[in-house]
Amino acid sequence: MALKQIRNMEEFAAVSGISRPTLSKYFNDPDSVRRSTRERIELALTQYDYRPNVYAVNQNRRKTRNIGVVVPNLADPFFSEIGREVELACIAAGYSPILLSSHGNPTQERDNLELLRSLKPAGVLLAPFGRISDRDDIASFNKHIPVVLFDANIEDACEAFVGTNNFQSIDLMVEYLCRSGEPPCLFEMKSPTNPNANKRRQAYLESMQRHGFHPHIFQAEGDGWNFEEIGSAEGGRFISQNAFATNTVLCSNDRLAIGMLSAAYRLGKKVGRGPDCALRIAGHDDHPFSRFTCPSLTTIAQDYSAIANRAASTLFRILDTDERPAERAETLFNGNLVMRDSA
Amino acid sequence: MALKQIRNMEEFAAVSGISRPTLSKYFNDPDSVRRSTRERIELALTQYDYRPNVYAVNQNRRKTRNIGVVVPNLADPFFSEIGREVELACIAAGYSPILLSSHGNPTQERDNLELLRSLKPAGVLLAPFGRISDRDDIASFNKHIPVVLFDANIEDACEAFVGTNNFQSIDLMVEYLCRSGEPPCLFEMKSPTNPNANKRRQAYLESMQRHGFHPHIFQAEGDGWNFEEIGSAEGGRFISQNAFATNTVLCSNDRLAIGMLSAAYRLGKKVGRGPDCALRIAGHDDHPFSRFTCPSLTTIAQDYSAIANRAASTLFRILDTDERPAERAETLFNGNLVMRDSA
DNA sequence: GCATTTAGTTTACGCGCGTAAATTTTTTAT
DNA sequence: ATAAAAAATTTACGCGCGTAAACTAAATGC
Repeated sequence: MALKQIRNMEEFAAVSGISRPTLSKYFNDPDSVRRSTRERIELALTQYDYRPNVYAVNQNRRKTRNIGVVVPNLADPFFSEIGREVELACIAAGYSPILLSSHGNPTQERDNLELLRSLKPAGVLLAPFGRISDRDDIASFNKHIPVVLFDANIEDACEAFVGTNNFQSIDLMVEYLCRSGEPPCLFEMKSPTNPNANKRRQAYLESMQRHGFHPHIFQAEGDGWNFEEIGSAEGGRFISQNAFATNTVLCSNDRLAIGMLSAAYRLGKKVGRGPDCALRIAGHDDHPFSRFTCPSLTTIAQDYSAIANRAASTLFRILDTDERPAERAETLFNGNLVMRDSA
Repeated sequence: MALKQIRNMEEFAAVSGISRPTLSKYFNDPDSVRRSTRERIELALTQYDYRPNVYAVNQNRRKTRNIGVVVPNLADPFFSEIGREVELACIAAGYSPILLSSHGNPTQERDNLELLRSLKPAGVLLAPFGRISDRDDIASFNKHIPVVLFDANIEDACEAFVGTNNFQSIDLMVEYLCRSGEPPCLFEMKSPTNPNANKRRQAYLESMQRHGFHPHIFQAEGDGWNFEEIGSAEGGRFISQNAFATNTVLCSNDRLAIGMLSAAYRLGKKVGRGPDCALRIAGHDDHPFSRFTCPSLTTIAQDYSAIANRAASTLFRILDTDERPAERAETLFNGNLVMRDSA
């Protein structure tokens, strides 16, 4: 090992006995050279420690092999998980993912796109905040680089969108709750940062109507991403005021539900399906912690893996054909009901 | 805006009326040029959309302005938080952080270091898994690039280490628990992935001895990072077997405690300080969710921010002086007791 | 006002690699 | 075996920028 320190492709060409242009071809696509030469190269690679200089490589390529992955907040396990899946899909397809979190801050989303612009990625997978004000930034970015949206949709923006069918998933939950007890109230943020919340509200309204029940919506004050805190404070307030119209509450997402469960516990209200229970609480998203709440949380599981992989493969197809698709594709996956103990 | 598309620094020099070498100086350090020229440049920047090509810039610099940040698992909120703090510190110091997660997989840690090697970062902030087998990989990486360790220590490796003083923090908790009730048992993983767990066990043993109590250690079977699951299954097993020697359990980390709390709830054992409580449970780390467990979790808060900033500033000092420090510095911050309802 | 310092300009080269064109070698087909 | 096709080599240029050297212009001190 390391007979001599290799400084560049020229030197590696010398020691490996392969010409530099051929090496260049090999590093861009190992299968583009004859098998015998490929074996010679790979033999030399085991003997000498050489890797092409990333910066020099990317300088001379119009399209890099990088893919930008931008999520609103990696501290949220949902995005942490889905970001991971997306990364794996990129690596499997031979791309280098660059995972960026906007840390719950829409301004950072712009910064991340700015950063990506200078990194010249082949494409970008973006889970946007979905605020209307960011629309133009994203559209402008999309002019230069293909973008596939996931999780949160922005109407008519970018090449495609992949997410969960909130109408199906909410209806599934509402149907279950109505069938198994009192019809649910909806507990959500007053000013949600995420467009899915609006979809879910709409889905709740439609679903309740379909089942012949009056909808009841309870909105929590508060801003930012500390959903558990808000769910605990505001949910606790509604509980102690006996404000909920029925004994069943569907929370717009699991993190609100987690907060609300802690409030119920604090207030001595037993949550669950049993006859001694004062309240049923359900969530949405199948947050990694929802299995460990007290009681464990009945919720809707989004198909993380399917969403991530479809978003990635959609982007890859665009990159392969090297042209923007004629029409914008929207792919929605169904959610699955995860029955646990809270409802 | 965008009177003409600027393709490189040459063209920007033409339209801005500033020579290219001066522009180069400016982009490397805006304060290195006279204020009047700086203003002329920044005026031009508002009129033309130009940013130096990242790849071309980094190709010609021995040391890039990048800093690699490697954490074992971004899905763990602890690392998500501390990773964020580190990123901010890097940006504030004018560096570009590259945040990489090893996704709970030590092999990925090696891959991440490999990747970083080709990205030629000025330095690396590494929260290692701490396995002995990785020692050599990290030491080899460290030969080329300065590395500051944080969270988990590897004896005598890399330039410096910054973390929490587990002996202080565990002693603080043990002292509190002994003073306020029965002395604690320790609940931990049988084969911990993290060296801090070993420190904490040692600290527990010493602290119990100092307080004149017999230590009792209960170890959970199981591998991997699904600590809540393990805490729930194994903790539940110990509870239902009435195995714990006292009514107080100190968990080696919050995630185990969260799992154990869910098991206690499932088993109908009330947790807390009250006379009607069967069990006291305490954790360590002040996990973001520990405020929302049922009951809320008494724990030790690590000083995320202090650790992150000290680790970063330690690295910056090394980079500034441009030489490896004569001796390896270890900085330990104290933990703070966070009293909640579970103990 | 002049000399001195400081900052900017011109000119020129190199970084490590992509890539094109012309040529030579090797493989494959007949 | 020979011709045709495929792959590798040689040669050469360019990418966008860092940076050094020699020079010129501007700011500063007295």
